[in-house]
Amino acid sequence: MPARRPRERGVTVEDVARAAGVSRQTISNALNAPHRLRPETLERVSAVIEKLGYRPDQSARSLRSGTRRIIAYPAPVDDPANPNALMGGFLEAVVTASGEAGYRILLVRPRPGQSQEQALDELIAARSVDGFLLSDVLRDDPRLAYLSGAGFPFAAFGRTRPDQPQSWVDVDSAQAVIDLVGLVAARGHRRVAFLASSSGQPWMDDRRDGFLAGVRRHGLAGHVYSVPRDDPGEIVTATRGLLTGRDRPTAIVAGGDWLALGVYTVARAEGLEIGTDLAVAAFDDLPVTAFLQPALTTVRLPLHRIAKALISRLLQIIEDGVTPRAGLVLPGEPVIRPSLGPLHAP
Amino acid sequence: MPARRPRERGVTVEDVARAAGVSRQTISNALNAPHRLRPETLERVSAVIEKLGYRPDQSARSLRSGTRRIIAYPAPVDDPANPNALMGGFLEAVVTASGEAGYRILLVRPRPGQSQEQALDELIAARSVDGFLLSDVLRDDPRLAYLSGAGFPFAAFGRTRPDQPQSWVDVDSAQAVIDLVGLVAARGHRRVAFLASSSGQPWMDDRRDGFLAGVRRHGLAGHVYSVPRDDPGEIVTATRGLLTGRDRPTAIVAGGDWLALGVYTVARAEGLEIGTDLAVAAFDDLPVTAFLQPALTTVRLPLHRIAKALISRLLQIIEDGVTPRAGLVLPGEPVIRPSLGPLHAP
DNA sequence: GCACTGGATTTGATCGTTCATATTCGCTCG
DNA sequence: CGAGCGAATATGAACGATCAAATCCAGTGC
Repeated sequence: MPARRPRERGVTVEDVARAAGVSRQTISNALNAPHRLRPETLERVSAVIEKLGYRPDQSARSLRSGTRRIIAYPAPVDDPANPNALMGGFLEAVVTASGEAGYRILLVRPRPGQSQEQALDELIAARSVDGFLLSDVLRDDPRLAYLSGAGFPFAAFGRTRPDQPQSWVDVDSAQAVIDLVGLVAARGHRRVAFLASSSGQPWMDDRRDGFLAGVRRHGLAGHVYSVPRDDPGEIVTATRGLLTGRDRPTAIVAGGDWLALGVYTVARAEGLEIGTDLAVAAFDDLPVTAFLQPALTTVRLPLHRIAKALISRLLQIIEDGVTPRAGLVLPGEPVIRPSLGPLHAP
Repeated sequence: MPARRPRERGVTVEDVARAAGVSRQTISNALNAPHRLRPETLERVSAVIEKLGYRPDQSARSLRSGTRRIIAYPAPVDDPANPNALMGGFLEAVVTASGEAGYRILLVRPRPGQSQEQALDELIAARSVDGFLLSDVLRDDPRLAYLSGAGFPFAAFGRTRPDQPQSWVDVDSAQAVIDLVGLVAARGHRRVAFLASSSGQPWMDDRRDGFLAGVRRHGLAGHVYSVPRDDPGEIVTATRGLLTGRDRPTAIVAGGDWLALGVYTVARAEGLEIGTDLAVAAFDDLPVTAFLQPALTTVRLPLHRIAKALISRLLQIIEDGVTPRAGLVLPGEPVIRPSLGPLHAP
């Protein structure tokens, strides 16, 4: 075996203390509790720290203080046939929000043959992270059960059960879809369909429930169609059935932009003009929909606010030991674009 | 300020050693150098470790051994108007590959007002990570210069300069595009255009150079069109200019699927039938193209092989101190779909 | 002049592991 | 039978910081 690269040792507190003519602890305080130093001392010490380029060793700091300044984010699986729509944008927002708070994001994923709980347990047992950020939270998510049981800090994008810590943030999907149905109703549509994926994701259920509430409220004829799987082929097939059957709906609310892509594809093939023959609305505001003609009415998720709220709640648990007493529901923002057609058309 | 949550201390080597009737070091060896133990001792010790649920504290281990088992990945910025196409798939592959090697991925991003080099320096100085994985590497990328200068381990998706460590992996973009041009030529096209983004990304330059080499080799009339920015509006505008001008090309090779989305949009609006009036080929094989009709001919990147090779090279540097003597070039895989039209058409 | 105060600074111990170096043990061999 | 040896295990000393508690010190009140 080749020789291991010699570890490079850097500047330590001791070095700085000696150079500044003060003690170790004063250096430590200069960085962690500057108010404890007399202004002149602080300035002198800071100058030496700067000059020597001293930066505390994170491992040593962690060992002693018990805090890692790292948050684990279990990466959702990303099936190419059904890519996690929000992965990019949400991760982006999370990295930014945690970075501002001085924490970093550790991406984790169960190893082959390892359960999700085991993966979490490994990090907790090795004291590698201070807390977890979860997304794509399912009803009865085993990760929530595990973390709740272990009493380990976490925050979840998606609701937890009433008996679990209410450190979650979620979008009011139902209300947003009710709004969409209202927009559709205002344009005179009576036969409306909801296109859902049937994978049992709670957010999809919320959106579907919002649809049903919306059609009830507006006295519309509404039906729900489910796609067995979320890959493009299945979506197109299911949509074709929906658009070529009898009593074709004049408006479709899709449970996600990804599903709406299928609607556009089929509508084109069937010679239906979106915005005229068929109104379409969806959910998520994916970047790719910017290429759709006519532009798609959809619901934008406040990803940055969500990420910020999640991080803030998580850090409150980690740093202050305070668990939120209730979840936080943020509104989705409907973005009205031409795919709905003009007001008062048929 | 609320009381800080008391740190939960777990099982330590000492506890295990006492329970097993051996010394600390033997426990350590059982985990890090099992061959040093007599089989029967190993078994006995392992049983105790298992029973007490002992797991070494990562911070303590890092402090002493100098190794963190963490790789930093500077997250590319993800502009919603021009989302990083590969982010999802590549990150996925990287997390998997590093996980298999027992390393985790730390996502990092410069804080506001912080340069990229400073962000790297912060991690190095605090000894938070063992190495860096870079993607979206530019020519004269300042991160490469910095890491090379610091002599810190890294691996890059994208070529480095000759005077820098050759720990890079890249795709043979040029050759793949040459192949695409060959496919186009075989279908009888003579007037061919390359649609590029002009943001100076080296991979785009490689693809453009491949195009130019291809048209030269096949004796075609080839022109390069650049889109000033990669957002959908600009792409559509530029493409419209290309498709409605005089001497409209009969085939377009796009520098990326994202650009090809614009071609589909404009072709539709202009009544051009792809595969008949216009042949289209692109690059990246993004999931979303599965919705395009007719399906898009493109080039698939071997993301898993790339990630695996990058991690393997990086770990060789970190663990064995061996820097690769040459970069690794992997082929892109052309995926032929109907957007090219039939052989010997126009 | 002296005890007292409260902030600033120092001191000693400790976090949990692995490194480097001893020590022990069981055998073989002269 | 004891020296010699290699493998297995044990011991002391870091690693580099922060915690907890002690000490110092200038200023105040009596």
